[in-house]
Amino acid sequence: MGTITKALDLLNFFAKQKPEIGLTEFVRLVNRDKATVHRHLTELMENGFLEQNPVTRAYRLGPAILRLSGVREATHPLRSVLRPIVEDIARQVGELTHVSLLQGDVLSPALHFDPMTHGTQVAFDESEILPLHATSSGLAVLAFADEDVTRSVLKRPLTKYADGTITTADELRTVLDEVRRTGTASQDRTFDSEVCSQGAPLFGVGGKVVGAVSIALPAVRDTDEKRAEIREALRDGMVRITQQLGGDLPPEHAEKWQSAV
Amino acid sequence: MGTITKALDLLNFFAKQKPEIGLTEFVRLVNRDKATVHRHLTELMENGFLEQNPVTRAYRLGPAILRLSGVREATHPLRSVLRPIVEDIARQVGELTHVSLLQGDVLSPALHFDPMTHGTQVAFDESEILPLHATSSGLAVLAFADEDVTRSVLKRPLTKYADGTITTADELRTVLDEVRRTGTASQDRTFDSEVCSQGAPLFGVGGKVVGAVSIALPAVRDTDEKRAEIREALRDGMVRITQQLGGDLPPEHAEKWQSAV
DNA sequence: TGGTTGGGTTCATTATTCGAACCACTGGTA
DNA sequence: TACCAGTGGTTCGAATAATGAACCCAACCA
Repeated sequence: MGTITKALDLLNFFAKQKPEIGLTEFVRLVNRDKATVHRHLTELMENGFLEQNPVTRAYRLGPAILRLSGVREATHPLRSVLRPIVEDIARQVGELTHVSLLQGDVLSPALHFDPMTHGTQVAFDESEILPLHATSSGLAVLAFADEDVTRSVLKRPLTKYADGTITTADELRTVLDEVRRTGTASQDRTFDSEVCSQGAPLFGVGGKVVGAVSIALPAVRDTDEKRAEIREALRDGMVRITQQLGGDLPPEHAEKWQSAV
Repeated sequence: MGTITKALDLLNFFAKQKPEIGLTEFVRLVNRDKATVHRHLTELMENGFLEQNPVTRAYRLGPAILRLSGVREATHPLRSVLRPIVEDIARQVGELTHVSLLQGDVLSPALHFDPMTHGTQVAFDESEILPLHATSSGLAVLAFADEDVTRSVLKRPLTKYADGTITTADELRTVLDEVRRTGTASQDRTFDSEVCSQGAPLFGVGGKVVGAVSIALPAVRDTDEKRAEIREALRDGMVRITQQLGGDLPPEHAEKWQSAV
């Protein structure tokens, strides 16, 4: 793990629930020496990626990020391209739909939309990083990703988030085979104890997985008919999004989803 | 210059006009060894801060930035706080108004608004980094910043952007004294050969400069009356923004701006 | 065929990062 | 008052990780 990765990794600990993190807390979180963490934090700060709360001395994300996201969206408007499709899917099935992108061996949410058609909703935090082994999005990605992504996921212990979380390598391989067979991943309480979800992979140029589109709903609403309906919506949606991204379905798997269009 | 800074510095070269940059071009831009640059680029890529155009192999900003800017704006909504004030100032004087933040020894635009009340406008690129010595924003910041910021600006040559650009240390010091005296910086064709601007500093907690608010207009509209009007608007605006940011005017300078309120 | 320009890699050298121990401050409390 | 536990931050020799000259390969082109 290079110095750059170590430093950038620190930024991943920020989320909406955790907008400020102090030095000591960081040390606990990343399990590195205090001096090291402090140097990384100050260097990130000098570059505007962090700033320091002058009274608590805790660190928070800095203004440099604003400029960069401006450039990114202006020149490569991923979100505005995805938004109409995601909203369409969400309204069609009446449940929360989100797109996440593969970043190393982890998923980073890019966009979500909740049509708010029911009394209860899934709480989705667009700023929280998602593990590959415990979410339907993650499994959809993993099933069609390079073997080395799976290897790097298996290198670390498979954290148990809820009753249904897959925690052994064997179990994971079985599930991934199933996902490859059907083209979509279906998960029941693997990340949150009250949430079910289904996900489908998204492909970029050359048929490489770049992320996943996924629909999540409270477990109480998860009936067989609904599940089938969601699967159809996902198959349709993943093809549309992949096309919009300028990606290609990998030829050896294409028929799984194209049959649905 | 640490490794982290070297890597993050690469991100600063992206702008709306330059959304993709290849390895060789980067090497020319930063004047570092190709192997080094390549390692930095790949490490940034592994962390989602960059992605590679699969056909040209050029690099562009990656999706990690989206998530971070989401967290930042959700938990620390700088832009939404600034927007109404900036729009108000812009409409009041009828000219483009922008807020930029100090990042190391450079300014990063945070927000701009053009009321579009005239036939000609200043082209403002919210994704372009601004030098401290050649913009009214920069001079406003420099005049009230720590001495070491000025030192680090003087360490590098003062690039000439237009006829009016300050290019010598002596000249710079004279101008900064003037800015300190009046509380606002006024510049005539220092960054662009057709643009005049005025800027005022913004202060954070403890009276530290955090950035500047500035108004820019085509040189042809820059009359004495307009200039006075803009100066008043800036004095008023800088106090409002500083208050909104939870900042304090430095006591030894406060009367310059408070008299205007 | 040879020249150019692009991206990417190798490996010995050397400069940079690392981390144990340390300091300084604050607030609680015995 | 003295002591402790908890912050954030710093120092400096040892060890690791970053560096860059030289190299490879492919595409383009004359």
